[in-house]
Parts: sequence; structure tokens; C-alpha cells
Amino acid sequence: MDFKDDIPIYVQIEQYLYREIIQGNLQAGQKLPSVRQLAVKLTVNVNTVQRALQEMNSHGILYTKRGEGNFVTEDETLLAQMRKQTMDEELAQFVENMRKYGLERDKLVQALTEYLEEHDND
Amino acid sequence: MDFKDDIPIYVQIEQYLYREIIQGNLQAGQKLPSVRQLAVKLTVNVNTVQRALQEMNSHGILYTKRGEGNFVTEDETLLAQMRKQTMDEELAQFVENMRKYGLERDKLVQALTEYLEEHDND
Amino acid sequence: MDFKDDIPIYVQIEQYLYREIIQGNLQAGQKLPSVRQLAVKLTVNVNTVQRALQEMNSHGILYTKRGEGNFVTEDETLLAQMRKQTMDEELAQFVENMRKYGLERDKLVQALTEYLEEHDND
Amino acid sequence: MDFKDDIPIYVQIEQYLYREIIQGNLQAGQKLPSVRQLAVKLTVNVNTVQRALQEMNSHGILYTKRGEGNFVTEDETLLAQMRKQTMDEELAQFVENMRKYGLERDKLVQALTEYLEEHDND
DNA sequence: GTGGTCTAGACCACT
DNA sequence: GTGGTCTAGACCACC
Repeated sequence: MDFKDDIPIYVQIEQYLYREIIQGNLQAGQKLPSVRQLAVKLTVNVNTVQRALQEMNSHGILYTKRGEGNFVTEDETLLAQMRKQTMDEELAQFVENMRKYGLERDKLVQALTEYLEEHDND
Repeated sequence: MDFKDDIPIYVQIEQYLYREIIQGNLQAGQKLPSVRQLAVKLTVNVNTVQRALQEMNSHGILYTKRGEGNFVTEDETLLAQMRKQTMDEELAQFVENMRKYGLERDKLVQALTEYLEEHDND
Repeated sequence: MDFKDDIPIYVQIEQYLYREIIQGNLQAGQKLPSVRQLAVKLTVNVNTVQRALQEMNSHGILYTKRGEGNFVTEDETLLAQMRKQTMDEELAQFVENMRKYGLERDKLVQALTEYLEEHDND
Repeated sequence: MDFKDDIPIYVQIEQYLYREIIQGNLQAGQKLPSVRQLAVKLTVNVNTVQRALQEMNSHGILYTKRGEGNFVTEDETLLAQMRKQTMDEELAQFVENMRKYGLERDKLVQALTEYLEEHDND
């Protein structure tokens, strides 16, 4: 069954932080909340947070100053690249979902424009 | 955070069945698996399944023949309406996410078109 | 002080496995001992082994078949690359050590050849 | 496995001091820090330091002036000999490792020369 | 205070 | 059996 899908928590934390960065809530060079703070806020174990940060670290999105904390990379190129990839994944997910509903590529753009026109004044 | 808020299981089951219907895995007039089969398949309690079916019944999406089982409605208008609503919700979610990423309406269609061109042969 | 140096155990496990692969004790496509077996053999915790394997996995050196085990990659190019890198690191370490002892580059090759001649028949 | 076999601390201290002498941080005739200072610096027990110094004393590498402290021997021959031995051990280890990696004597010198050329400007 | 590592033990999913 | 994830709690190193 897939109604109980199961993305690991540490991956969800990564996705969450990626979104925060893309949305500008966390900016280049900015300090993240401490591992322990994040763990409390997200009601997960410290190690689970660590694992998420560790992976983002190895991907270069974050860097660590021992005894100080974790920081968003200041490599704007990398951030742009990450942003592009994240949005592409979101797009891919969307296209895939709509495809399952029977909306093939041709009609997708049409459906989107129609939707936007219908909700022009939200 | 939202990766630890639990949507009630019976709601998840409804969502699951909605998807199955929209995707055509369950078609108009088709008999659903028995409550017990569903309970086993989804590894949940029989009562939980019952509650989900009951709600979908009251919305007219399903109807029950006593002693025979549950069936998808044959009211194509209702199904079309449901289909539309589900897709609109998906669209709304998508538009909202992209907006948070800084992509306003104008650039959204553009981004989608570009994406589709880039991935023409998946 | 550096007489008590402190390479994390999971890194040491990686190094150990790299060596095993380079030396041909673990060949391309071969199954590794199970995580639990390794943990016992190395007298460390299962999670520590997991972490080492996980990293090698993300580097492509290993791949996992769920329910079966971990296997050495069959990508010979990647293995050759890894072999080169590992040996270069070993070389760098050696050069660095000798430099600390006052042996600069010029005299290094000389010292090595002399050593090899002295121990021609070991 | 060898990353969990513990070399006695006093031996590690000896190795540490040997390195300091070979690298010239401690020179012939120079006074060593006091036993207590060393104990603090290395975060080990005073007795452990004593045992290390005692052994080096019996090997002639150090000598003790009662009430003054421990000094590095001024016997340059002995120092040269020690230096040679330490470097030979390092060389032996290196040759052995590379041999395990499949690099026999002939190709070893070649590999070293190539490495030095590649990293001419570190 | 900060992050980094390790352990022990539990539970899950795949085969 | 296999690996994958998560937790709780401990200890260390850096600042």
C-alpha cells in the first residue's frame, strides 16, 4: 500500500531545510538553529537532525564551525543549482501526479493556465 | 513542522480510494474489495475501513448493496466533479508552493513549459 | 597533543574496507559480510558499521540489495579511480612524514632506492 | 582489525617523544618539560610519563640530572642511529603497504617519482 | 554553549 | 536471515 508512505524523517528534515533556504527564510551565510533546538522544534531525536545536517554538509549546502553551529553555504552558485534542482523535482512530482490523473503533457499547460485564470484574484 | 502531524488513518484511506478512482484503477460501477480484504491489504482495523467507506457513501461517491458490497457510483457527473476538485486541489498546492519559491503566475507557465521541453523523452 | 589521535571509527572502517578492496580480498561484485558480522568482527556497534557502509554507498563504491546485503561496485572505472586516490593519499602521508623528518623531495627517491637495495632479499 | 588494539599509553608517549626529537622540536642536550608538565599536557598520569622516560633513559636517548630534569642525549651518533632506524621502519611500512596494493619494487620508485612530479607545487 | 561520535536496543521492510 | 531508521543517553572536543 502506498497510503502510508514512508519517507525517512531525516530526508524530510532535509527537504524542509531546503525549502527554508529557497524561500529565503534561511539565507546564505546565516546560522541555523542549533541541532538540539531543531530536534525539539521538530520533535525528533538529536541524532536524526544530525544525520540530515551531515548529509547537507557533505553536499556542500551547509558548513560547520565546530563549537559554533551550522551555517548556510555562501556559495551562491551552489545555492542556485540546488534551488533549480529542488524546483525541478517539485515540477516532476506535479507532472507525474497529473499524468496519473490522465492529464498528458499536451493538456497540462492548458489546465494550468485555465486554473490561473479562474483564480486570478485570490 | 508538518512531517509529524498525523492525518487520521481513515482519512488517508479515503484519499487513497479517491486516487484509485481518479486514476481509473476503480471505475464507475465497479465493486470494491471487501471491507475485510481492504483491512488486511492496508493493515488497518476493519472499523477504520468501515468509517472511510461510510463517509464516501454519504458523499455519494460510493453506494452499498446490502449483502453484496460497496460499489463506485455510476453518476459520471459526480465523478467528473470529484475529479475536477481533486485536480484543482493539486494545482492549488502546486501554485502555492511555487509562489513560495518566488515564482509568480507569469513565470510559472513559462517554467512548466521549459521543464516539459527539457524532459521531452522521459 | 597528537599522540592520541582520533580518526573516527567509522572512517577507519571505511579505510579498512578500501584496503580490502584494493588488495583484492574483496572483489568487484562480491558480497560483503553482513553488517552484524562486521560489527562483531570489528567489535563495534552495528550502527557504526552502517555509517561506514552508508558513506561508501553514497560514494558509489558499494551498492545495497535490500534483504540481501552489500556488494562491491562492478564499475571498474570507479574502482580504478578509488584505488588511485587511496594510493595517492598513502603516498602523500608518506612524503609528509618523511618531510617532517627533514627529508625533502630531492632526497626522498634516493632514500627509497637505498632502502630497497639494502633489503633486496627479504 | 587493528583500530581497536590499544598500544600502551606509555609506549605512545615514547613514540611521541621520538618523533619530537627526530623532527628537531627537541634537540640534542635540550631539557624536556618537567614530568608534571608533560603529564598535564598529555592528560595522562605522572607515573605513565615516568615509565616512558625511564625506558628512553635506559636506551640512552635521554639522561637524567637529579634535581634538574631530563635531557636529550648529546650523543649525535646515537641520535643519528635512532633517526635512521625510525625512518627505516617508516620506509618498511610504506613499502609493505604498497606491496600489498600490488606495487612491487620496480614500480614503486616510479610511482613515487610520478607523484612528486604531479605535486610539485604543494 | 556548540557539533561529533558511539552505543544499545528497538522496530520496520524486504527476501 | 538481510539492511534501514529512530531513539535515548553518554562522552568528547571546540569555543
